[in-house]
Amino acid sequence: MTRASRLILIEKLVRENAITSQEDLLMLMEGAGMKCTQATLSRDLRQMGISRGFDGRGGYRYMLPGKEDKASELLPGTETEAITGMTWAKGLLLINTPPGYASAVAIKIDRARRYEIAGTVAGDDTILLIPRDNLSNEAIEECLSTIFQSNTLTKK
Amino acid sequence: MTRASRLILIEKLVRENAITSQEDLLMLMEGAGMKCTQATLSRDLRQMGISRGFDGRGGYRYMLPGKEDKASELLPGTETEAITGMTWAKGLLLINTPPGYASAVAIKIDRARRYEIAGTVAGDDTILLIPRDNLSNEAIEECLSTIFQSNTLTKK
DNA sequence: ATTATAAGTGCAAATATATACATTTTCTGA
DNA sequence: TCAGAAAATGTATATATTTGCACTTATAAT
Repeated sequence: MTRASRLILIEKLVRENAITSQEDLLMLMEGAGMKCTQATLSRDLRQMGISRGFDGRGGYRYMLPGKEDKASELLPGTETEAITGMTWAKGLLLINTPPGYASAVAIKIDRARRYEIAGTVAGDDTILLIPRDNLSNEAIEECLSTIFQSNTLTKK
Repeated sequence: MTRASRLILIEKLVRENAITSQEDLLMLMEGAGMKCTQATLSRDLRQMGISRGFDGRGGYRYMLPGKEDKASELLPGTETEAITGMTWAKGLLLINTPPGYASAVAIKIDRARRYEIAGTVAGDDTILLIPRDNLSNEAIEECLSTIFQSNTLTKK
């Protein structure tokens, strides 16, 4: 009913849900018995410093100030899920994981003893994978998906 | 010309200017002799995780990811002092530090989230820094000096 | 209580950003 | 080198967000 309570609801909804648009948030608010127009929402969000950012996996998401990146810390599960990103550079593959997971994932790769993979070096949240010479990036990625038997190995 | 150099320019412009819209940024890019369409820019920004937020007082502003991290004040002495040497090899940069300091320095580098730096792997007294493809060694070194020049007064 | 001032809101229109699709460019494997 | 696949890009358009304006509601001082 009052403006203050609306702001509080907005904060809660943004914190607890992956909201992708103001229309989206509007629906949730209505579901909670509190409604206003999208224009008002735009003004509310500005006042609270809530803005739309990227969730680290291609999508958009509204997030509270200071929580910009925490979205990507949501998924420490099996080793497969522990791969949060991969980047090719200089013929090497950098694999990102949540903090502390790098060595667990690297061990799994090492144990596969695949010819294509010359070796790995694990830090805390990053693994450097050194492929053997003259192999395509794709071959390595295919190799990894075999090891993890999963489709969640997305590049970029 | 190349995509990589465009991304680098974008990063630089966003870091050094108060950019309020993609059209805005587009102008600056053109002024720097590098042009593309707004659509491409939208995709570039998404890939780099650069999104529009609030500058704290009314206005909008594009900002680099994690630009509100204040918790990088963990290092004894300045990070600059903690770098005792650097060597280029195979397109990679090896950074030496006093024993035990590698990870602290690497964290600082990671947090800067510079596009030019694909990632780092830290051991105990050595950091392996992997640059993105098609960048000069000089670009990387300049990048590093920027990172360590901004916050050198860490000790509190 | 009454008037003056400020704050909040909806509506419609203006801005701004993202995306589908077609095309061009770059990359890969033979 | 060449054909096929994948990535990058522009164009046009769809989607999303912001804002000017008029109106309503709250606030404060007499």
